[in-house]
Amino acid sequence: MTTQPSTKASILTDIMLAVFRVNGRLLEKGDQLVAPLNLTSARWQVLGAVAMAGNPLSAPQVAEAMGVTRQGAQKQLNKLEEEGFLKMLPNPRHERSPLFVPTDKGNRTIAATMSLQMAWATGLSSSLSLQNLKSTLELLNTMYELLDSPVPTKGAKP
Amino acid sequence: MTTQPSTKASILTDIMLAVFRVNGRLLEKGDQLVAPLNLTSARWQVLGAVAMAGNPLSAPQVAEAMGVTRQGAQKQLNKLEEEGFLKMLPNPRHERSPLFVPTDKGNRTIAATMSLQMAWATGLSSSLSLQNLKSTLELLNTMYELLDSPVPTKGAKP
DNA sequence: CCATTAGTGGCAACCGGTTGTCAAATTGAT
DNA sequence: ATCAATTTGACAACCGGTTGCCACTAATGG
Repeated sequence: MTTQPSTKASILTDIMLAVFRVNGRLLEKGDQLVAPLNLTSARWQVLGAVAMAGNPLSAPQVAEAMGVTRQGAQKQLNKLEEEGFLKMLPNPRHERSPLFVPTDKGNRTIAATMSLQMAWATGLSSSLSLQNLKSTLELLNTMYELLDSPVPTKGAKP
Repeated sequence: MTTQPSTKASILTDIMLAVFRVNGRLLEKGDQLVAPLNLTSARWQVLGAVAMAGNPLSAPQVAEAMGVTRQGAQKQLNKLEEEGFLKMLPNPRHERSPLFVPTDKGNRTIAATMSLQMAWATGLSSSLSLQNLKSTLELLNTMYELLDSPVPTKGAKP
């Protein structure tokens, strides 16, 4: 360390790099965690979103809930359906756009992922302080909002 | 809110989800930031790694420095060379594995990215507290280490 | 000196995500 | 009722990353 000023901007820059690295590790570990259930991180997240809702969701609704594009969600939903984790229900509001809901297998798998995730997070968090965790979550959420809204110099918009 | 217990594990789980979201936004905003320089986030990172080193690097060295696979780095290096940001020097130690170093254009572009990045980070960090930034960076780094090493219940190996 | 091993780049395939285009379904306005 | 705009799913192409395979270089050791 060369007696860096450690300005807020430079710390934030380091945080950005840390987010990239941690993100990569989380996906990697997540893949390993749910591999025994024949899931990947991506499918796990989609399955979780459907389970979380509690009621049948269409593909665009899943995309919306996950902050991902319609087609991105669609791909995983189709695969989860093929693999028997989800089933399609006819959508009374749109003939071509079925609603997705977990199968029995899907529900069992969801329960298993929650158990795995809980054990994992508990183990990891044991080395971390509650105060530190809280302030980190707060800052990340603030960062997300800052990155979300400020479409900077948005000139004239009829 | 349903009077959640807010255990350390549950906060950590929320942090994981926040990392996914923030990661996505950072890449998106980063792409926008350097688009005027004809760069993407990915190329920016590689170019930065080469610049950071200060001396010519081979593709495997860049991959190593970035924590990415050899072929992943290679793809971007080849493109950066095609686009005139990097040039290849003959590698005395390996005839087929040239060393990459920024061109003049590359160096100018690197300077421009650093200026853009600084301005961006300064603006963002103005809404954030130094204490909060510090503890977040610390926790993310700790998380990274925890995720890096602990190959958990590694039973019998040999 | 030769043989085996390790390092390296090219190529191709895949995963997960995005964008764009198209046709069909739905909705809304007239 | 009709016609235009919107929503939706399929399909295809791309980006960025990974893995696997192959061929060629380099290093090592008999």
